[in-house]
Amino acid sequence: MQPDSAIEALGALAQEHRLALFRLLVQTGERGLAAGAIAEALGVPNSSLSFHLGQLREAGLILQERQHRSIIYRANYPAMNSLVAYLMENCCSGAADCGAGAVCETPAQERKSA
Amino acid sequence: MQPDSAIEALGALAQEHRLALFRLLVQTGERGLAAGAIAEALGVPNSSLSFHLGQLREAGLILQERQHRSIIYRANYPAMNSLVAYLMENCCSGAADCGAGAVCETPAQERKSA
DNA sequence: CTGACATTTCCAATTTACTCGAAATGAGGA
DNA sequence: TCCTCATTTCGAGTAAATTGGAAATGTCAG
Repeated sequence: MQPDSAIEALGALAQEHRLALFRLLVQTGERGLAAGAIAEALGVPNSSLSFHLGQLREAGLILQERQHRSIIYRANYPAMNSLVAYLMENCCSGAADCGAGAVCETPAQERKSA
Repeated sequence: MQPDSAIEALGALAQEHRLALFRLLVQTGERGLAAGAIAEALGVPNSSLSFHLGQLREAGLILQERQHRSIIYRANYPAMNSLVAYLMENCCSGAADCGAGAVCETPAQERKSA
């Protein structure tokens, strides 16, 4: 991942409505949500939401697809994973106590079996 | 993690110098780096660097400690991990094909054994 | 083709972020 | 104590983000 892409992605997430929007899509999964449904869920005017959708889309964090009259948005999971990997890249210069159960261990999400 | 803290942290990372700075500290590990050493490594004037260090510190992403005449900065790994966990929280509403080896799997760092 | 709906573009006002030289603060060493 | 080094604070100038109403665009049903 390029530094510029990472900055763009982080900047896209560093905003109240966009962070809520992205997390909503992350939690929604493959099904995705239409722009109108998102606007209603977040309580944001259409024109503002469209602006924020554009920011997230340009940053590569979300994907869009037309479906009938609506446009469906989904989280771009590989992009999210790349961003996280970039932040943690070469953590602690690969010290032995870094990756495995120590400082750089990602909690990820709680697994059902955990 | 609170939404406001996440926005603050993401905003702190969404800047060329601060992203480079944070990644430098992540890679440096427990040893940490003095402000002067960071300024030299990044090629940023002292006053600018101090501003960026303040932003990252206020966001909770880095920790500082005085050591003799220098101030040593370190990455705050738990804060980084919380932020990542917040982004991925309840990914795909816990669908079976989400966590394990699918979309929400964090690559984390490449392990030495991978 | 016409009407209705979903979404985006345009625009201007307001707010917030970034930069860096110069001066101030703070901690040791002699 | 006095001086020096490391870092931060101050201040003003420049640049960029966010907002939302109104108008434009694009898609489908009848």
